Amino acid sequence: MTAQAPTMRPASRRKTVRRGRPPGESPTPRQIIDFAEAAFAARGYAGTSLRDISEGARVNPALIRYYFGSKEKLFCEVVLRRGRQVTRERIRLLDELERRPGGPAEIEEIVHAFLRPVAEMRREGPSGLASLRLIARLQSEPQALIRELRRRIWRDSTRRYIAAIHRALPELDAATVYWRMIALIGAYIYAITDANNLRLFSDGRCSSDDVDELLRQLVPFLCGGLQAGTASRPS
Amino acid sequence: MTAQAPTMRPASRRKTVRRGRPPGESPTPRQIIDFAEAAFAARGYAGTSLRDISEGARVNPALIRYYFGSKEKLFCEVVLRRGRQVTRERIRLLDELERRPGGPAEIEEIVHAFLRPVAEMRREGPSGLASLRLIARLQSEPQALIRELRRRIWRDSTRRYIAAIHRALPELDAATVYWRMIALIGAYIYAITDANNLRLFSDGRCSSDDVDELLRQLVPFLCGGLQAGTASRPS
DNA sequence: GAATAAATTACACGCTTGAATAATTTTGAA
DNA sequence: TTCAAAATTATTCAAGCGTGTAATTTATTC
Repeated sequence: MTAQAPTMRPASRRKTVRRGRPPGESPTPRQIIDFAEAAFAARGYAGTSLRDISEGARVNPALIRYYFGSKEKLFCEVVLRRGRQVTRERIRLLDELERRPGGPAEIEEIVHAFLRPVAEMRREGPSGLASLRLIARLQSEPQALIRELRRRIWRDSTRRYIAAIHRALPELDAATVYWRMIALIGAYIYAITDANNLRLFSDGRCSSDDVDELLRQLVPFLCGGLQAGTASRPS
Repeated sequence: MTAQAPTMRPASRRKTVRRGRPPGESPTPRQIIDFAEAAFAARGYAGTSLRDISEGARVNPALIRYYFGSKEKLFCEVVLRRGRQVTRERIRLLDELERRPGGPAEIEEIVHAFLRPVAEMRREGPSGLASLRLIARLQSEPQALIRELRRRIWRDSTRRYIAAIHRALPELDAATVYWRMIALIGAYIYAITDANNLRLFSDGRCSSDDVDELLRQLVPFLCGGLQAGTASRPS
């Protein structure tokens, strides 16, 4: 965690920092993306300056331009990396579910597969939470730019889940499934990135930091919602 | 909508705008708040400059300071005004429901009362949508400042709804009600401020602009979620 | 070992930002 | 009628912004 001593030169008497390519492997653009993600998640696109990021990543501001070209491009990179990761996992889990022998997947299983990648991220502590907050912010970020990004990240995987849900609940008409998917997404994002509303409402008795409890609570709620008005009511 | 002619002086031949107090009633801080709300909703706190607002409200930037003191204070004013409006309406509707003779309120009625104030705002077109987006953004805005604001705005009224829901669904334990309230809030905010995810997923066949359809879809989903695991399954 | 490419820093540029101040005009009360 | 308070604009300020450029150092390749 402590990214100390990037140059590792003990007795340099120079007052100013050494220029040029440092020995050893480069601190890499990775550092920049990592810190940028946390910063964008915490303060948003407009609220984060390149100098914030460059200081946090212990790197010269011009390096960001060198690697990413501009603030916008860096933002896209950050968002894409994390979004693709979630999407990839979701698709993998759904594939697994659908290839499995023994009849079509239960609705609980589908919802669980949809939530699992984000739940795992949430488990990673503050940095995971930051990533999720970043995702949650995407709804509203820099208008035009992000719209296309969102589409590219979420469209296909979400459609596959919509189809799977519809297969599990064939009584629902298509429009209803779309609407319920929107509601489902809103509910899980809000709950998983909750700052302290749960604590506030419950007078400190509940906390959204408990990921297992979160899944235990969220899955039945969402399945109940998805199944509303249908005959199916398992267990 | 067209906030033209704030001073109403037809034949002023001066090139530069006249200083000092203009005749007639003042364009009022109201103009400023109105435009500020739309701007903050569209681009967020950090993404909106005081000059954006002052230009949009056709007012000198210094007037904002004169009336509100600072950007932060203006933001609070904007948020408080709209938040209080929703809260007040919600409480009024719940009071009405609870004073009504004929047994305790049904869960559908409670959920409907909770959603109605925001649904009515959504009906007001783009400006209503802007107000809702502002509310949706509050989850993440300028960290420290907004946290306290959120508490002041939502805490009491939400607790009353939590209590009402618990009364309607006494089989649920308290913790479950808290969790489900969080999920409910997330679902409705996301759905009602949806940019074009619904359209995207449904290939243009559904749109979240239809407020009646939104309620028709949202209420059963949310009630289904709230009732999950209980025996009650009305109609 | 010389030359080239890669990685990094320092620094400067023009612009925008939130805030502050001073000047000006109008209103309304004495 | 006079005058203080209120409402408004013009202008200025220092700080911070994203970006661009040149200099510098290291690593790699021939």
